[in-house]
Amino acid sequence: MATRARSATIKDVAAAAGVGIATVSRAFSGAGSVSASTRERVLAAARELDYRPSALGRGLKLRRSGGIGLIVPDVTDPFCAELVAGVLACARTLGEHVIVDAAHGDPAREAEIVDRLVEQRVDGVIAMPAGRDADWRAAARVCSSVVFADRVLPGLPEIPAVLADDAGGVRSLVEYLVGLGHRRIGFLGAAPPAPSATATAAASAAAPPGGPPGPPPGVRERAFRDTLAQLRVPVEEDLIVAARPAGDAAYAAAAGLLQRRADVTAVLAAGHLLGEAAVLVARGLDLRVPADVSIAMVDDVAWAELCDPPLTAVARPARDIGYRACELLLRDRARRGPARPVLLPTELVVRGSCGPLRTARAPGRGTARHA
Amino acid sequence: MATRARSATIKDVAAAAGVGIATVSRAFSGAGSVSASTRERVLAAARELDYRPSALGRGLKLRRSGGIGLIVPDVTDPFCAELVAGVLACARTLGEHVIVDAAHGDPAREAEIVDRLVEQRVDGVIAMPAGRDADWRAAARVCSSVVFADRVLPGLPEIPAVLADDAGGVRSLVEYLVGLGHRRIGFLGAAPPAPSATATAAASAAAPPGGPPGPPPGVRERAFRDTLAQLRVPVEEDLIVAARPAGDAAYAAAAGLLQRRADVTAVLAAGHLLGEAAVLVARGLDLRVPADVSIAMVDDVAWAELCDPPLTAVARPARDIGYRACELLLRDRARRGPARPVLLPTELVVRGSCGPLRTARAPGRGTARHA
DNA sequence: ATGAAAGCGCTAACAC
DNA sequence: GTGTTAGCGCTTTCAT
Repeated sequence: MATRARSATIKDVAAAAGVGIATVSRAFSGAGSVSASTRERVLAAARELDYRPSALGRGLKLRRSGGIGLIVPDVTDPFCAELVAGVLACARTLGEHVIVDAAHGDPAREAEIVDRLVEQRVDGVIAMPAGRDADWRAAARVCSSVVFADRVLPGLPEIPAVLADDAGGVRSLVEYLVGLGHRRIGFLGAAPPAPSATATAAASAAAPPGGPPGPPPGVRERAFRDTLAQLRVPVEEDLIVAARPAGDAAYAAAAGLLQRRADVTAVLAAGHLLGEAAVLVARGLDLRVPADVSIAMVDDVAWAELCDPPLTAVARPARDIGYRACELLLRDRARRGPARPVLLPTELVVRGSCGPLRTARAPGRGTARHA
Repeated sequence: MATRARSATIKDVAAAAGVGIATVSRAFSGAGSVSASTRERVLAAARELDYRPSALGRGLKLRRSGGIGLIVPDVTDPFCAELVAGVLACARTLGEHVIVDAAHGDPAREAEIVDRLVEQRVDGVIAMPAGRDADWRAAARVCSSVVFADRVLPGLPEIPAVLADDAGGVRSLVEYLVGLGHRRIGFLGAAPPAPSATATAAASAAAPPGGPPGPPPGVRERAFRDTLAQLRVPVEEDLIVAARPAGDAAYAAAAGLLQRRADVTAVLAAGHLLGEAAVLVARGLDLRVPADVSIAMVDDVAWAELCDPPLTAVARPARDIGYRACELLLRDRARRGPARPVLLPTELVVRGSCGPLRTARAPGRGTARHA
């Protein structure tokens, strides 16, 4: 029926329905007033022509696209994916679409994405920022609005943010472990991704590839130290290691820790990638969990439950973070203020990977790599 | 410096540089010809004004937005997430942005998303379709182009698609299991999501909520039966169960199978959600893997390696599927033809969850739910 | 090499 | 209640 020419425009519909284009516009947008009969004619004509209002035309007029941008380090990471889902859920209720992209921890790439987003005239952008305060400062100037999710940039306190209460999460985990009797607890933390390049946005093509996700370094470790101190447990520098939260590096760090200090009785991994490494290393070293070592981590991802034994973890509300960030971006844009970051509570999910302190690790175990 | 008025337009730049707007356009797009000195002046003025060309204006003129739509059942599902990553990677190289949304297996929601995408005038859409041939037939008419990824709709063979060779994957798994000596292999398949509502796109607000992901039912099961038959192993209907690949339903199905037939020696789960259920049930029943039952699944997700023992699985190239689908959509739009679906190879990843056939399950094991 | 002008499809005044 | 009109910011002939 319909000739395959080009999609119908508001003008076509107007002609077909024998009305002016403004009437068509009104009939569709609901604004203004149209008589019921006219509206019906218009809608019928539109249906007949397979008419879809062009968001391009509308956007041009309104100077906004009706979409938001979402930048995460990696859509494949379970935490990020959950956060994305939260944003999608909220955006949907607000009638906005979401342009998603992954920066893979590369500040240059991130800046590039922001650029594209600005060109698209998104109504705002939500980001788990990778780095370079300067870039984001510039972005915030030119973007309608920006909100950070799960992480902040130290140099940009004025940008609204939605965060998990990481410190609280780590604290509860440490308290739990110490309550179990552990005193020598290893901390597997995330190393800061890049050597803090605070250079201004130079057009240099040098793209320092940062690692994957990489949670905000610092706050977790600080919480670990503080809680220990508060509990009168000595803090041993030797037990605190930082690694890039990537497969190999994390594995190496975990292995180093567990072999160097055969006397650790528990390991707290500050992220699921680190936790994975800890589990794998323990298995490789033939350490029984939790008999020989207790293991716990931050981020309650799916596999934590499938592990044997299931892993105790701090659940961070990734989906809620995304949802709230989107809300903050779109709904609460009214009350603009340098409000401090929204902190969402975490929850300690106790499973079977942490046990009460035993006297000593079985002799011979964990001192050498096992076949 | 820059007054916070409204973002600069091409006109502003033209004025600032003392040239016509066409020149500015040319300077930015690279098309046409501009003298080096003029281009420099233009670029300088643009930088000064923080000018970003509006994709809205360009899109309106060009009748395309420079973005594509991507519809998946659930961004949180590891397979989907990987597929999304593939699409993003390809889109990036082609300079397109990606509007992502999740349909959660609900055909109505999916149709709604397509509608929005059409309004946005996306250059094409990639989808893991949930259902309703009619909706997609309509979508294909009005969309610039559509490519299916990972699944197809039986009624729409003319829509290009990129699929994993599921049949091949299952076949290799069955051959492997049979080679190990197994004869009574349970098959945990995915039940078709909805009662096949082939109703035309009615505006009825009734939204039948389909389940999560849900792989294409049928081909995996058929491959299972065929391979068994080919290998001269009797096919027992009793060992083939279908479940919605959601937590509870899958768990129930797996439990039912394992308890009803205490003599199964291996279970093949046709998806990672089903595999998860199998692992959990086996653990609940106190069955040792692989001593009492061997377990294997389709989809090599992250936790397969963390399981104890690590799970043998068929890896399906989710990322490649996404990448190829995007390529097909954007690059190969020239050679349009009812070419048959692109099939990407799978790979059998052998780990420790499948063992040679033992004589019998230890007495008492697996006959009742264990604490 | 560059400028003027005509829209792309839409919304929002403003007339009637 | 409905039509007319003036742009929104851009690309693209077509002149020059």
